[in-house]
Amino acid sequence: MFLQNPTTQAAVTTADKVFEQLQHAIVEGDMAAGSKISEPGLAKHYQISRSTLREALNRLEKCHLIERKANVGSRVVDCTIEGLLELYITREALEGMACRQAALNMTDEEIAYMQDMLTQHAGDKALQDGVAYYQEKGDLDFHYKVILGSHNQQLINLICGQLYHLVRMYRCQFGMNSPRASRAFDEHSRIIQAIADRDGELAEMLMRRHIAASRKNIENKIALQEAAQKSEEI
Amino acid sequence: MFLQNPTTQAAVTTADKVFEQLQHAIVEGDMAAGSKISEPGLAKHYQISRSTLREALNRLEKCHLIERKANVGSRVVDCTIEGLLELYITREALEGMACRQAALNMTDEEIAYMQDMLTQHAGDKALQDGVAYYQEKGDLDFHYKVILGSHNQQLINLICGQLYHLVRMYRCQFGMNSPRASRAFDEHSRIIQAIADRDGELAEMLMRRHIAASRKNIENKIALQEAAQKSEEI
DNA sequence: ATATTTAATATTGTCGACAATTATACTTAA
DNA sequence: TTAAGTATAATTGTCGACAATATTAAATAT
Repeated sequence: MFLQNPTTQAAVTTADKVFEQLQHAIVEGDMAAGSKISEPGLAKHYQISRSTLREALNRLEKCHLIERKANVGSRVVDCTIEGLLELYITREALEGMACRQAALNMTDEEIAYMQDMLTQHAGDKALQDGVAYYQEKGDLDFHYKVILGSHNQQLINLICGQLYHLVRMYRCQFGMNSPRASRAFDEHSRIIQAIADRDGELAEMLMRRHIAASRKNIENKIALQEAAQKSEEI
Repeated sequence: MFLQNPTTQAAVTTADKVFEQLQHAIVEGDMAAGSKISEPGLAKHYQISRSTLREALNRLEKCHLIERKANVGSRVVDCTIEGLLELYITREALEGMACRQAALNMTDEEIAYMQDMLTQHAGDKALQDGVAYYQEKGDLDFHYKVILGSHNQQLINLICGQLYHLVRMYRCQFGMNSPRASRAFDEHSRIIQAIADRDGELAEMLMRRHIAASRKNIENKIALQEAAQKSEEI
């Protein structure tokens, strides 16, 4: 399965291709979070010159997957709990507003399509009790559709082009692939209803609560993990 | 006067210096919005190689001041009314949340400092009726302090590192240097009060209204400009 | 004369090498 | 033995040249 970012173009240049490969490697943890990046090493590994590698690194920096310091080098961002909380607070602000704008700006066709999508997900959910599908793909599909529905290019670029790479990274690294299946489904359902009613205020509020709930759920999971880890040490 | 972005580091590399120069040139309209960028031309103009110019261009792209298409080249972003509205809606979401977080996270010292700053601005305002100072510097200082006060690195990077370059660009290009002096001052005052009271909800609401009012003010000005332009044509 | 194809030109993408800076290892002194 | 300083090695920043792609101009056909 391949969760395609809806804002990414087809890669034409080799720097683009290497960028995508590195992106996956970082998001999925094949390149350890916080680890240093060796330009000569990576260039050799991908059989490209340092120039094109640096071009790819620049794009990774744009979506905040690596950090660069002048005359020192690049590091993969590290996943801290504080960083995760900051990320979700930012999502709450941006996606909340995107949802409000979606309620104002989505076409009737787009809304109908989203409702169909949700119905289909409901079917999937009933059929396969291995709910994994809905969480991963369904959840992201839903959020992407809402964001695109805002028809606000600024919001779309910020959320899809930058924030969501980090979101996926955290999901992978912290093993948060299957959260709150049925709850999330109901929440999605209510959000779509608010959008269909063209109630921007309610849509924003519901989206913010949805993301806040997701954040709290993850906080709990991490707290449990840490507790387990601690008892193991003893 | 030189409105320094509080997140920018001292430029050490030549690419950094060229980046800053280009940044100013774009923001202040010395490089026309929407105009094409010639890599060979600019490199020659700044007496640097194309490699380091491209490094600088990458940073400009990071703060959304230019746009690149593969195998085609870069253009300075153009300032459209739609773009301006999108920008302010995004600001409303991000700075609103930043203000809420500032109410939760600012230290008492930081709050006291902001209150002092506002008092001083009040003095300036009374003294020099050329209110230009307060609008430009005072307004940005205030917003920067609130954003930094959120203590949320994600929000700080997004707003100061990316959004505000565009904000300043629009202000310059549309000649919006002196908006709503006294009104803005009162609004700032109330926002600081809410932060001092640690009332995150109110602080967010007030900041959102403050930015929305600013947006509407600009919309009006543009509408007037267009009307004047139209009557001139006839 | 207009539209389409083809050739020429200019621009961007990629490469390898050198210069400047930083990190490492070693030597020397306290 | 530890600390500071120095010399070496490695890494990043910058450069100019070549290859691939896109844009423009000319030529041909309709």
